[in-house]
Amino acid sequence: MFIGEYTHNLDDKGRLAIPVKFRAQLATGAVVTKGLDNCLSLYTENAWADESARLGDLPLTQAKARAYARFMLASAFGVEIDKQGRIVLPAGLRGYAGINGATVVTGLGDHVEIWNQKAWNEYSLNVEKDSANIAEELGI
Amino acid sequence: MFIGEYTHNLDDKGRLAIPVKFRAQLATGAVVTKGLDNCLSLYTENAWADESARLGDLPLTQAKARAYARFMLASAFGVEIDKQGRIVLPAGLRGYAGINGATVVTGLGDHVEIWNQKAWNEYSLNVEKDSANIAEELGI
DNA sequence: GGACAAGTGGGGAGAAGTGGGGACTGGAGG
DNA sequence: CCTCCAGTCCCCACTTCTCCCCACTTGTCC
Repeated sequence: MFIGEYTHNLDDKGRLAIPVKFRAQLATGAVVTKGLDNCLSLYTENAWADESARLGDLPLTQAKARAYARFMLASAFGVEIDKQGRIVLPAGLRGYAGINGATVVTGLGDHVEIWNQKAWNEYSLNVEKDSANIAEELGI
Repeated sequence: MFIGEYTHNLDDKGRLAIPVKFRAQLATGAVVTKGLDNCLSLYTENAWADESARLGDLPLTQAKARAYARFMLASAFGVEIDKQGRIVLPAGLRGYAGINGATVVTGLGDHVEIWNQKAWNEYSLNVEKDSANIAEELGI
């Protein structure tokens, strides 16, 4: 269970420190991939196995299924936590999410999201202002 | 499981470096053939056996099945990885996919795809813009 | 205030990417 | 039958990048 919000610096070598509370769950291996709203998603080995199994069942003879599988699989990278508790973010994914310098790492239950700090601040401000309405619309 | 996206140069001799993470799985032999959307597909020995079995099951009395089987089978070439981790792409396949210079190698679960970098960028940009819609349509 | 854990930065060894030289093979031409 | 040429394959060398390790700084807890 991943919860909480942490800010860390991405250093010049593209390395990002993982919050201590997340490390144990990611120690056996993790997969980082593109997420929605221009962030990155970080999955545990198990969560990724579920995700990729669903992708494996898609009929690749259909153009849309092909497109989606390519989007998800091509942007996925296996990463490992080094002795300092960091992972290396591939350059392509850094570009996609506009990540450099201040970076926000948030827990989202079964996976972790990685955001450019500025983008996260804007996004969460909007959600904050609107959270009551959103909750009502969702009926929860 | 092939995942990730890598950019390598095709050199003047038609050789293409295979990403390190893919090599072990392809070391025992690989088959490269034409793929859909003007890319090339690279299969492991096992994945190719499955793929060609599926093609073999097609009803060859139907013109479209015949055409598809010919398309896939006639363009297939066995390739081997040299000591530097590269394969040689046959000239005909290079022409089909318009591959020269910057080349993108992507993992797609059970096989690998090889794209002209420009074509890949255009394709993935379109998919990215549309990924939320596609995901919804696919119902996943 | 001190000790320890966590975050951050950088140097160096080794691996990976890339390009090119040279040997071998097969075929065409003299 | 020999020679020359083109294509392919193998090996070597250089450059770049990645990974691992060490060290310093910052913050927290006792």
